[in-house]
Amino acid sequence: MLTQKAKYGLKALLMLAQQGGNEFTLVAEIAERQRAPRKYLELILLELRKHGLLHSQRGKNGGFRLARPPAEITFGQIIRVLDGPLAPFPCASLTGYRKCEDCDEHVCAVRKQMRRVRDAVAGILDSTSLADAAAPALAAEVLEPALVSA
Amino acid sequence: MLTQKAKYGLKALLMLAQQGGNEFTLVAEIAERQRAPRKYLELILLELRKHGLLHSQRGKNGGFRLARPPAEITFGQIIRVLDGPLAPFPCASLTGYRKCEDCDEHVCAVRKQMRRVRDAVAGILDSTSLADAAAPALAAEVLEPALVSA
DNA sequence: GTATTACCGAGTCATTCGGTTAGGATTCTC
DNA sequence: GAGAATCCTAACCGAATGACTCGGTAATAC
Repeated sequence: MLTQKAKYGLKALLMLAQQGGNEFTLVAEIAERQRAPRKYLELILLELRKHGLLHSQRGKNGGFRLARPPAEITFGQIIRVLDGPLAPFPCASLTGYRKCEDCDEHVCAVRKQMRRVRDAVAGILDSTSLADAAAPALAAEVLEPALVSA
Repeated sequence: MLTQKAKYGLKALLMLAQQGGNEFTLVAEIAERQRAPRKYLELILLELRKHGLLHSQRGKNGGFRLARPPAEITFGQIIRVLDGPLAPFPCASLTGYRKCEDCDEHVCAVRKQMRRVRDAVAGILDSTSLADAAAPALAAEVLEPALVSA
């Protein structure tokens, strides 16, 4: 299970990706449109900025925008910043590896299965960009305009 | 991320599966061999029993054993009992569904991606039984005895 | 009937989650 | 350069959760 924090973060970045353009958007506006607590969202965006996923500008006309094109920001990156490793257990993680005290790495069958899970999850999240997630509505409209408008 | 509880539980059940036979095994013995805190493990096994994955017997020569053959107990079942739903968010869960307050189900792109993750995770964990996880060492030995003993 | 075990309820202690409060620093506009 | 708008930083807080422990009760075998 991921945290509320990750959810707010994902939704915020996705919104920035969807609206396109390179202007700065206010925290207040993002918070309102995503129904997230303003101050809390601020913290989250700051954290994402610190990790290079967002750019920000202070003062009047300030705000946040994506630091890179939406196609180059993945769900995996965002979630790792906000919630930590994807793997079910630390001993099955690549980015946040920590060995278990209570079993032998090379034998532990539980770990083996959890590694499979990690690979599957990372396979999806690291190959899904904001652009990918934002696209389907548009893509569908191009392919099947009737269906979408119906 | 799963909890320590789930890890202890998985390892305990896997041990019971691996040692085969239908005798009862003491909590104390499982705890020692898995390096789990005895009293805590007791709690965990009780919970698994309450959900029909284990049988127990009190008094002398008592203990725990699997309630069903290892091939009929999956990682998914165990984890759901001990840690709850597999999905990253409740709104993406089948077994523990709860709608989000803060977005529209049918549009939310984050939810769509999380549903993919859930499906992938459930696909693995619900189709991996204790027998599957216990088997590979044996299977490998049958297929490539030289490799394993080497 | 006594030793052995699983069972049960409650309690503890540290950490994390989900925020809020209070203010400081920067930038724009006039 | 004054003032407003905005991000930024740090500290704090209550409630929940995680990871256990303690002390006792009930069933079973011998």
